[in-house]
Amino acid sequence: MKQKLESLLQQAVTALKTQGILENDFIAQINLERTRDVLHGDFATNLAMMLAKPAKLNPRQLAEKIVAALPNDALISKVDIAGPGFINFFINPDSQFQIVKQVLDAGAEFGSSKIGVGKRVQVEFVSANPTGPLHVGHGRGAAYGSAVADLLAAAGFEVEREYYVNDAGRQMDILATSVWLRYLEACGEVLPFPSNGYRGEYVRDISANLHKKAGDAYRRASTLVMADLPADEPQGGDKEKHIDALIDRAKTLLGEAYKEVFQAGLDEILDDIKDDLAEFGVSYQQWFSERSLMDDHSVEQALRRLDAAGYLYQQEGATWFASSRLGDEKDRVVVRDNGQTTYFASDIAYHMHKLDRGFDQIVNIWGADHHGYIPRVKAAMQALGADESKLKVLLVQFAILYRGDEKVQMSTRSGEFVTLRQLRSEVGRDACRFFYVMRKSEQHMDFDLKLATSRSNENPVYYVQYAHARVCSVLRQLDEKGRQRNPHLGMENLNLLTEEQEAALLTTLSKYPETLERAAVNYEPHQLIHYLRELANQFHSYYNAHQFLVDDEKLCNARINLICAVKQVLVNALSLLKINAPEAM
RNA sequence: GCGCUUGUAGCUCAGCUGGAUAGAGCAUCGGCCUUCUAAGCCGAGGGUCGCAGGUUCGAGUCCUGCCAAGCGUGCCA
Repeated sequence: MKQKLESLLQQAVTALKTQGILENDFIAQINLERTRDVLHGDFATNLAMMLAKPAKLNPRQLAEKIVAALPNDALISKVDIAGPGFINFFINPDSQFQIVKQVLDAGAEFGSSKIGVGKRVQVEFVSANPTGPLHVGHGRGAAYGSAVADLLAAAGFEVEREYYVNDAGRQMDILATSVWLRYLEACGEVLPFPSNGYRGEYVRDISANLHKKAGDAYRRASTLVMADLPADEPQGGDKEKHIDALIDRAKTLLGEAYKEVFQAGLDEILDDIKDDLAEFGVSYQQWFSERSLMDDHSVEQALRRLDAAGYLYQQEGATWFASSRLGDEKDRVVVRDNGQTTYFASDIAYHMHKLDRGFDQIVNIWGADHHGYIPRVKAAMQALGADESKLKVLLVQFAILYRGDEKVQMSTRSGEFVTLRQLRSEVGRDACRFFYVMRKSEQHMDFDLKLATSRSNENPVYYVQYAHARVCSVLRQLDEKGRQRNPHLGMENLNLLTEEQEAALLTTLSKYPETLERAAVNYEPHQLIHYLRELANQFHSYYNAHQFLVDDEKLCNARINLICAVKQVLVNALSLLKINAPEAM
């Protein structure tokens, strides 16, 4: 409908050009909007005001010429010129009714578009370190990321969802060492636990499983483990030096077996994360291992490419990437003075790998605390000779948890956190997903557990689901009264839908495709939530104002068709967000 | 200090890429169940859009400068 109007306007502009009012080579951008006030019709354009200057006419005069040049079309019942030069379009009611048929004919497909057809997009999200279970902060990234991916898919893009697994590096060594130490405790050894180790209960669980499976195979005497270690922080030492020494000790004492302990920890946590996400309705095509970039020498290769391009230099025993030449605020180390590559070096290789896979667009969804990281990654892409605009980084602010007025502290290290799993079991998946994407991603978000866990009517997800359940209930009532639906009769009598609430619903239904499209291209799933609330609101108003199951068969079926269309759109939008549409509540 | 993000009703947030009289939900107040689910509906009150300039037909939206909050500013990941 909107596209049709835009093309009519384009024709009018062309006509003005042939009349000599506009320069022939002038390119007019048509800006057509939904009106906020019904008095202004259904659509409005500011075209006359935009073109007033180049046409050297005042906006209202020009508007008249545009209207005169506008081809006739059955779609439009009236065109007005208003205010400083707005052109308002009133849509013919007969064409408004057609939306009901369009929705019911298209079914689950209604709303999806083809704007992304032929374009491959990769969406990488969550990618939390596998050093512990996902917490509520990751939950927001998961809900947001999967919604963005699903929106893009609905817009016709070929979408690949990916999780980058940080299975290399010091944090993982700390985890492996923590697992081993708890394992030693399970064996009966007595030894202190490092202040910088992972103290969460889940580490004990992993160790217990390891002990059950492997017996005392990895047991070493605590005296050997603790011999000549630098002091831990509570004892006046340095906790970093202490933990590093412990890691070295684990590697020395275990030898090749260290890898088995390491792998046991990684596997168990990663399995838990995969499981957790699957239950949350989040799926991936690809779990990409950081370690694989080292094993297949991608990191070395990436560094060689940077070197060949003249972006690497040596200083103080380390190798630096001259990212400041490409917009970063300072240069970055890629190989440490101890010969180990940094996390950033892996990330350069990872993005090189993404580029090589030929995506048209690469979307990274990061926690907002990583924002300082964007310039250096973009710098790396440029240094690799790639178009950095292919990369879109979307930042998600962490959700700040409250229990009533009290802020809940979270730290994976200390083990004090609320996991995504806990949150889901308390709030339920539907409310979880709804809450997480309700807000714009870069908004700070207060997540009050007390409120979210209270199963009260304050919860907006119930409001939307209730609308769906009510439609289902009406259909059940129809059946119980021994009456039959006659969709065909309803379709022929859509013009009986003349109530104020019916007109509002027709308009809102017709807005769904453009809402979906806008939400997709802007990466803003919250727009879909707002749409759902509006649609549910209008349906509830309608429900209260009018009876659907009236004696008049024609009117009754027309109304049933309308609410079935509402039901369909509710289902389409909710299922996109992986939220249930219950038949009864 | 510098950088990024945010600042809209008592609270939590929208505001369709610069449009017409700034909107929802909670909360407060007043109404609506012998008729399809009251987890609902209808109505009322509540605003210097952080502050000050600027750009133009027109600014919550764009530019500049302040103010405030969060985050970042590792040879951690």
